[in-house]
Amino acid sequence: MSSFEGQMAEYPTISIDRFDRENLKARAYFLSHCHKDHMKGLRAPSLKRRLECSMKVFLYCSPVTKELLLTSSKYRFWEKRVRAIEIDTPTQIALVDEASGEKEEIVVTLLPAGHCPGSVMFLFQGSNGTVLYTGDFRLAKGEVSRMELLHSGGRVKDIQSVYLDTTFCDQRFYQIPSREECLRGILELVRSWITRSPNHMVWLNCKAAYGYEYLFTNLSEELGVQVHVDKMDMFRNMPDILHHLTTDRNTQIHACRHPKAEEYFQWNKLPCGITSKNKTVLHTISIKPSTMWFGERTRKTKVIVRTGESSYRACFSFHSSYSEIKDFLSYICPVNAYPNVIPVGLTMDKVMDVLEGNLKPLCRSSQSAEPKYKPLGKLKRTRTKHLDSEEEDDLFDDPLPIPLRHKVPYQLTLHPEVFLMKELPQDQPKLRQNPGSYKADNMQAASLANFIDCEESNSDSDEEEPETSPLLQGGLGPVTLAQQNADADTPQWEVFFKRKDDITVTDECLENLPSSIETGGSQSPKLFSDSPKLFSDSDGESTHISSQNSSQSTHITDQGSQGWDSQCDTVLLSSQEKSGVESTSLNKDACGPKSKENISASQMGQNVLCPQDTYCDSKSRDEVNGVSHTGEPGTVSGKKSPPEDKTSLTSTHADSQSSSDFEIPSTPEAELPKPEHLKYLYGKLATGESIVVEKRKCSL
DNA sequence: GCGATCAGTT
DNA sequence: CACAACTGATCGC
Repeated sequence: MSSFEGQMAEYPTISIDRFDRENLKARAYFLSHCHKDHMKGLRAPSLKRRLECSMKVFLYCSPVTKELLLTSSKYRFWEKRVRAIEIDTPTQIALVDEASGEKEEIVVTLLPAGHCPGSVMFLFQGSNGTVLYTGDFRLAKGEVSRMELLHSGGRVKDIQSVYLDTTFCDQRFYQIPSREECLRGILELVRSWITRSPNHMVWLNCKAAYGYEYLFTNLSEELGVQVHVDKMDMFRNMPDILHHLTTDRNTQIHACRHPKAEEYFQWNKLPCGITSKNKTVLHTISIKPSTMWFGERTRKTKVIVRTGESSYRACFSFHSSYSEIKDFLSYICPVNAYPNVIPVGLTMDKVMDVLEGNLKPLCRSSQSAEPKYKPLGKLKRTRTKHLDSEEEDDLFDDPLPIPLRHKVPYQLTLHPEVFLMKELPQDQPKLRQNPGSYKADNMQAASLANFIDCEESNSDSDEEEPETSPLLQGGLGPVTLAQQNADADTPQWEVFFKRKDDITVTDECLENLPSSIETGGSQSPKLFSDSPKLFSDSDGESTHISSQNSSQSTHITDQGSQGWDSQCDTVLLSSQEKSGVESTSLNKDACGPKSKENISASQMGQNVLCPQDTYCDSKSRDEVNGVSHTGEPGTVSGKKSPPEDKTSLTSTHADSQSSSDFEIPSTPEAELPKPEHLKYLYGKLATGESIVVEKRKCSL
């Protein structure tokens, strides 16, 4: 749950994801996605009144978010005041104080966040430096490195502060199975059940929130069965989603809801009310998406857990795991990092401690503040590949920041930036190291991990975070910047084509901004540069919105099957740990209350599936990753690139940057489990019948 | 009556 | 386990 107050230190005149209290005075509003905890005050009378008086105040969000927002009648009054900004399209916005006429320019870029349809991160560039507000996000390892607009001149942009989704910023949540693994697990469970007969139904017990759509679309696509939902009008202009949903109850997969749904389920009734089909009773299982996490060194990747005779929990997460957050932050390498979320049970201080103790060593402020640290060279921020979970153990358990390998180089030259408001020129290309050197470490760490009994070792008790250096804390204090209007007027802006207050700008434009990091100019040749694009008009005619833009449309089939990972111990399903392999009869009563839930562990056979079927999510989410790296940084195309990476920066690192949670090189020719075998196993799982436990160790 | 807040539930 | 939302009770405008 977001606890972000709405304002960033660097740009206090804008408000993001909060619309109450101080935010009522904002000059512009930003909404990262359509979840209620990010919309506080958005429909309050006080803000509505403000809107009526301040005609220049607008709400900026992604096209999908705009669509979802305006579908709700409660927010319809925003209609004329919402401006959708295309993903990956730097856009200039004038922040005008209507009382004084004071004006400040800021450039915002929306980056896909992978949290729910339409979810974005906001990258702001202006006179107070570049800051990134992540909103809520789930990005696999390495995905951040493929976001072209976070880069300039081949290197990651110089980011002053990151306002970070810290939902799982805790050792306990070190690892969460990848989206693809989870999808695959759910898919096979659903498949095994609904193929038994037309009367076998699946109820996906999802919350009333955006974010499950990619699950629905993937199931529908793979199984050819639409998902029953209560409402789908919000997707009317998103055919990629719409086509996989239905309001016709006559389907085998249901994601409909009802306040008494759990009770219904006990009585073999789906939330939409149906209990039988053609006078034949239905056989229904429920699958409840839930976040499952694993410790740092845990090799297990269970994605489905049986919780009752007919009930399952399936791993599903909207948020990045701790290791994914680390990967993200270490790549961004900001001067400051602030938490947007204070997880329940933790305090702001505790989260800051975690950030400082574990993440800040990756950031420049702490590195530069760490006198003992001796950089090995004067390389600029370099990024090659992402460290493996296991491999990172030593890195993050060390009390002192001892950057290794690629994490070493950046600070010397960047050190001064800590004290500067404005970004420095970044005129050296980001250097990339040979990813080959990591392999050995990976293997070593991985095999080592096999000998360390540290399952769930990250539960709070066993890992006290390193003490935080006071120096580090200094770098973290809220940077309260004096109102700077000195640079507010930058005539350079005027040379660009402009409509109203907002225009789409190119990085080239940014480079002409005195306060921009590009001031020094990119040394990369510009292959092309779109003419500044007109701001897409907010009123009106809704065109089809591709779910590719929805910032969350992972599709299993997009991955092909190249990613079968050799990760061991993919435990598809298990209940309580023991329970042995016992036979469980699953003959369900035709009617009457059934103890569908919470049967004892011994009643449930522990069904373990351990093929080499951990799905490797390399190349996931191509709408995110599709950003072409051929477009020269420094140039903004503002266009979606084809899914395939073309040449250049990433091509040589394609493997190393694939987002496998384990960074184990995928083996394309690895043997896939045979469909019959899988079907047999899942069938057994679904019915609770006993199966022979087959634990296979996979060779790396 | 509406909205904000909190506690409890799913 | 958490998340995000919903429900119901309470309080204030």
